[in-house]
Amino acid sequence: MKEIFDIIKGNMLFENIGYTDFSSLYSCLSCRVQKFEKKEAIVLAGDAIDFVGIVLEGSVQIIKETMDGDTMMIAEILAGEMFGETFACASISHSPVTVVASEKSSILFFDFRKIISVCKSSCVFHNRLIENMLKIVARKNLFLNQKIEILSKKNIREKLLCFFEYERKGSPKFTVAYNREELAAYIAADRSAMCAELSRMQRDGLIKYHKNFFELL
Amino acid sequence: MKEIFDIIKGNMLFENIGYTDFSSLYSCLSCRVQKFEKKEAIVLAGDAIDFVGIVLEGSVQIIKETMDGDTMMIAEILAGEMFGETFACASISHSPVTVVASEKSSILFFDFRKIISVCKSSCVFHNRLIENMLKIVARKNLFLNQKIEILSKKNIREKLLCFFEYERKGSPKFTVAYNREELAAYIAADRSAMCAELSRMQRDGLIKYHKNFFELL
DNA sequence: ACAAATCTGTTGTACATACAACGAAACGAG
DNA sequence: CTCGTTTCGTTGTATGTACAACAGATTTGT
Repeated sequence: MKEIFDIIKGNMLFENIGYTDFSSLYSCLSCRVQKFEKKEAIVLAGDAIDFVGIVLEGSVQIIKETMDGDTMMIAEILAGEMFGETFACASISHSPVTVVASEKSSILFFDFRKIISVCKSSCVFHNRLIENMLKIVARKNLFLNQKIEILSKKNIREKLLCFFEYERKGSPKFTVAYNREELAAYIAADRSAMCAELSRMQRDGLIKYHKNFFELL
Repeated sequence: MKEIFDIIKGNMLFENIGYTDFSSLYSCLSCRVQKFEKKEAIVLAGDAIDFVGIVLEGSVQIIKETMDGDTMMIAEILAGEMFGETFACASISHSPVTVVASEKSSILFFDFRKIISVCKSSCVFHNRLIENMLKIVARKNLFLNQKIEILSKKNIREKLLCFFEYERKGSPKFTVAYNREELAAYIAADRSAMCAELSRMQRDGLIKYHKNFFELL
């Protein structure tokens, strides 16, 4: 159990919850750990979902299948991260997406009802869990709003400037966690077109950059 | 108080909460009602925010001010609707946006801490309130994800088809709540370009439409 | 019924981007 | 070091879109 806690303690869901508190929580939450092989399905589109999962080892992919048969990778969940919370919180009873292990993985499942309803033994930290869950979903909300603001810009230059404005937290110098391909995907632009635009912005004296290090001028 | 309940009972926050339940809740939540004149500021960017508001009469606008001075209307909140819940849930202590009454309005304020922490008198419906709040924020999350999927499409036709796919709930025939200008703003496209594309899609036999009524072929 | 205002569809032009193809630089493994 | 792989930047072309300007249709007010 200590090993489990060491992995998930970094997750915002357990913020301000120590190991001793976690121990007492653990029993209220009807957790179970399950292992999956590479490419094995964890959730199929249409499955009932009354749980949230946290990746303990390995990683999983959230996949959406369109009506015309092809698939689209929506997100990749790494060790320590959570998935399924949005659907569970929204009372979506059947999953609209498929979840697949991208490598050999082990997943910790929580019964969602047990998370949000204060337990009979009313452990103190159950309330904190609810509060943290609310915070996680709301933060994701803010993040999505940022992305929408970026995507709504008319051209690549404005998209980049808007992205930089969120990325620099105060400072005019900052590094970006994405490589060019990932950044282009994030702002929904063509990679080469974005590279060309970055060059022009540097030429125009708007920015300076080297690899993933950027400076606003 | 009955008048207040009649306005807010449609809000998802009070789903499955009847009038008698609401009455007992009302005292736990330290509500207060405040009136605002047209154009009067309700929240200024930078203000502390430890509350959520529900519009009882009138309407308010959420406004974002960019660093270069100009403003951007993010959302319009009508009677019965809620605002501020995302920031409150995300523990954002100071508002990044300004809220202004777009007409003479009255607003019901709740202390956010009182909503999420189960009260001493442990009224039964307090838990439902928390659950509803989680549901609201998570649903907004799903909605934003839909919008992101639309905005990520490469051209107007794909944006529209993606939008229609979400709009038709099963049926190939449906009406759209937006007019052309609003729809174009939603998918971040030029109105006239979108009109032209709609024409082409009809000509190509993809859709049929008349005003706000659409049919997928 | 009329005028004014709003909403909708059309067209041509200028501009921005996607796409493909390529070369250079950076990185890693043997 | 060398080869293969990945990442990054550049260019030309084809395509899509914004913009502006306008005309027809619809709605609103009087």
